[in-house]
Amino acid sequence: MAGEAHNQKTNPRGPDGHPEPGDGADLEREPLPSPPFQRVPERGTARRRDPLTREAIVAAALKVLDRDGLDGFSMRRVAEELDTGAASLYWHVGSKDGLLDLVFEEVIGENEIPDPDPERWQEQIKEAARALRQTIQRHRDIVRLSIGRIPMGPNAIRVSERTLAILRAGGVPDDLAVQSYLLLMSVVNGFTMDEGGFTEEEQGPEARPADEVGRMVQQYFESLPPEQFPNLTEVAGSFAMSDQGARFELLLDLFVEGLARRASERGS
Amino acid sequence: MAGEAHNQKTNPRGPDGHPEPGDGADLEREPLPSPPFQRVPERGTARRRDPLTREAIVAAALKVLDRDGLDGFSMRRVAEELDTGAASLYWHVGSKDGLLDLVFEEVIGENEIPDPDPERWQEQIKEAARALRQTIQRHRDIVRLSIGRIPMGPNAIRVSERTLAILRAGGVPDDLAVQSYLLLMSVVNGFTMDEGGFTEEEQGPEARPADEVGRMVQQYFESLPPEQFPNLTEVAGSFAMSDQGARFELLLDLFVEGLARRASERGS
DNA sequence: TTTGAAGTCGAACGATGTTCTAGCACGTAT
DNA sequence: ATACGTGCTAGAACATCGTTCGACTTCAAA
Repeated sequence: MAGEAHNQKTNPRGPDGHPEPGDGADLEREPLPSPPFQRVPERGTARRRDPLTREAIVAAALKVLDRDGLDGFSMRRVAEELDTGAASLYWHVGSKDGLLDLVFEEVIGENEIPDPDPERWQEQIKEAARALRQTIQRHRDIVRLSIGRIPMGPNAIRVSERTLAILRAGGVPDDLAVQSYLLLMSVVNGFTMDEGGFTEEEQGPEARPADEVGRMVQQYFESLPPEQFPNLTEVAGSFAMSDQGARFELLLDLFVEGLARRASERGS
Repeated sequence: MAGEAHNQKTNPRGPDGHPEPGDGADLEREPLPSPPFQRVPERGTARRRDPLTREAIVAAALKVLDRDGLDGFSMRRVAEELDTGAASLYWHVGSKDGLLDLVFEEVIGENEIPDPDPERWQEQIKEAARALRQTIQRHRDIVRLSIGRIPMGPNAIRVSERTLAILRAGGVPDDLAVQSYLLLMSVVNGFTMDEGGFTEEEQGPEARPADEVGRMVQQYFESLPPEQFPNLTEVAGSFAMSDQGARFELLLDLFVEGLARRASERGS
């Protein structure tokens, strides 16, 4: 049989930190022809790796998602990333959708929401929103994951807790705090949804400069018949130089400003 | 991969007006038994139907999407709806993504944006937003379609034109009008994204009463350890009775109110 | 040594998007 | 009338997908 005396295998229980799954994996298998008489399991069935934890699967899945996008995401690719077969994943994650749930939770956990400072609550809400936007943009197609899912994992409720802490510390009444928290999440999600992929210095394989898209939109709108689209043709220039970052700040200003007014009205 | 909106390859000729595609489709085929001697192509290869226009395909696709959702949407199901094979669709639409582009455009066309009345521009913007929300909610999973796509079809730019007309008639400066228009679309999209499916009297096959979900969320938050989640446990009650419609109106109020202030500041 | 649970994975099933290719119906030129 | 090209249909096939099944190995307890 495959005697290959492997090194000591880590304890299958206990989630040890697994910084780099499948990095130093030996690539050579056993090229020797199978013996003619006995059907020996030459490329055997089990136990030949470090034992494939759920965290390692999630990490690999996130890697595949960042690299290939949601359309290129498949269980077989995730398994390939871990040097195993797709069937092996199902013991740990149950389904592709379940795995994507875990990936989503993992990404949400990257958010850093500041500790509440009552004097600066308005700015802190904006900081939280900016952090959320950056997190979403850091990983490809994460917005598409967030649609059907109500985030309820430990990382998600930690974000909820800390965001609500800022709002309540600022004097926002409870029901208004909940409403505006939910609204903030939706609104940031919606904004980043319409931003095309990566915008900052991060660039995918196909560079898509944002201002070039804007220029194409401008040209298209200017080419429309003015008698049928008088407004579009006139404001076409404003479409070209519409800065995403500035628009996001405008959104935050509108949101926080109106929220602060309502909080102070109802507060005292 | 190829996700672009490349539809018609060799458009044969101008799109002839096809008022009602696929409405009164006759269902009967040819139930008579095949003659015994000659091998007649009874259900042969071609030419036996009303000739399968692109509009009919889009209508059938929308029907399938409403019924089965985006996950249940497949070219074979659309073809089945038209009593044909999946391969036949590709002559007209190019790809599944291209077909979904057309469906999205079709749905956008359902929006009714009012004619501009300068005295009521703020209320009219809200009306446009409400119409958009209703349109999105009327069709299942339409939000998920809107993600990668920049709507640029004739119906989409008609909506843009009419919305911009309202804003500019109200005295909003051009660049601010463009910014707030883009923002409005994102924000409404984002809001409806987080609403679970159908909310109004419209109910899918699986009734999902919204307040029951809220009650479950409340119970879950109340069960959390208070020393770790002091805010979540305290405001849990506010989660239960969070009305979607009221929250949407709050969003519109925040948006339009801040917009009007900026318009009047910069206006004169 | 025996037993049972935990975990792995090749093989296979059904469904998917898309392409290939053979074929039909019909208008036009010969 | 015959031939032909073109617009259009549709069966078959290919590669890939999510998921299941069952045989298998390993490990710890009995």
